[in-house]
Amino acid sequence: MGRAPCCDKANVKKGPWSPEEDKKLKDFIEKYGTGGNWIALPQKAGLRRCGKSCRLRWLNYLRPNIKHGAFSDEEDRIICSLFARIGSRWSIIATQLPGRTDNDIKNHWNTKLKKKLLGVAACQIKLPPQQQAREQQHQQPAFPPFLAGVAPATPQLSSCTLPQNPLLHGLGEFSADPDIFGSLLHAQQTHYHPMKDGVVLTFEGDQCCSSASDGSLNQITYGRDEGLGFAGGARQMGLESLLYSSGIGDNRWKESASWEKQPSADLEQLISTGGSFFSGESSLATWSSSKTLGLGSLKSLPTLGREADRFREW
DNA sequence: AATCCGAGCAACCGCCGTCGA
DNA sequence: GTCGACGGCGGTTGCTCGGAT
Repeated sequence: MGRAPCCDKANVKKGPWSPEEDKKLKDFIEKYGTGGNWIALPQKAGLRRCGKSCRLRWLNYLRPNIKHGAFSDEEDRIICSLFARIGSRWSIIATQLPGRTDNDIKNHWNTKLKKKLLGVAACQIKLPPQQQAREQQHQQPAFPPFLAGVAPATPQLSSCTLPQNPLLHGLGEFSADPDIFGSLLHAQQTHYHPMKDGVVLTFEGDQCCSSASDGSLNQITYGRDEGLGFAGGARQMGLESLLYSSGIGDNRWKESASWEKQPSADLEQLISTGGSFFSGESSLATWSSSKTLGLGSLKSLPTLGREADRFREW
């Protein structure tokens, strides 16, 4: 079964467009329009291309008034702001940036903005006294040993920006409860409040259980009493929703002392100044979109399942 | 000079929603 | 109500190029 292909795969050309093909497509559309039928267009235009390919080429490159080149700060700000609100709805974001295509914005996000915002890997853990002593004694990085295989060899602790971040400021009170991983996660229902309840641990590394090709940022959020939360799912939830679902998107987090120190800040400002409280990783997104994740779910994810066991041991 | 590696970007893939027969 | 065709979209891939080694 399966759907019939939209074109004869054997007879269509793939890969980069030549200037001649561009000219044919441009001339045809300018003369006749698309006719509302992209599938039939390549044949009419004398192109050995799939209709979808023609559509993409036109929309992303040949169409008039397309803006190429570097994104301005203002454009960056808009993208970040909208991403925080609606997630990876690139086509909608593109409507707010005249001349920019969804593909352009998506690429820009994936190659620049995501790293700019999320690359601020942060890790602030206040270990129990015994553990602190152990860490000092062995001159090891201050996070659970099980993360040694997950965190990069040189974790970017030096670039920690938590103190400047109203949302993240004050995090770091971490009670090393070995049962955390065993607790059930109610990702969408938790009242977890990182300001009061736990720690946000963020790290970079290519061994994290991430399906992203760049293996960029992964984030784990611990709740001291209420289980383990995986902060993610920017696409499904958007940052604002994510914060809500985590219990920090409501006004409670604004009531915290650290927030009051910066009363003028708002969510958009947080984003534009480098908030790093979300992740667009698709794998994490999938998990966090589940209503409930228990240890069983974690174990089904190879890497974290293993880490969960190690965390228990630790 | 050759090779490696990562960033950037164009293009492809496959899923989903809509619409008309 | 069902099914197929199509457009739209987001995720991903793979090529190119420039800088580092």
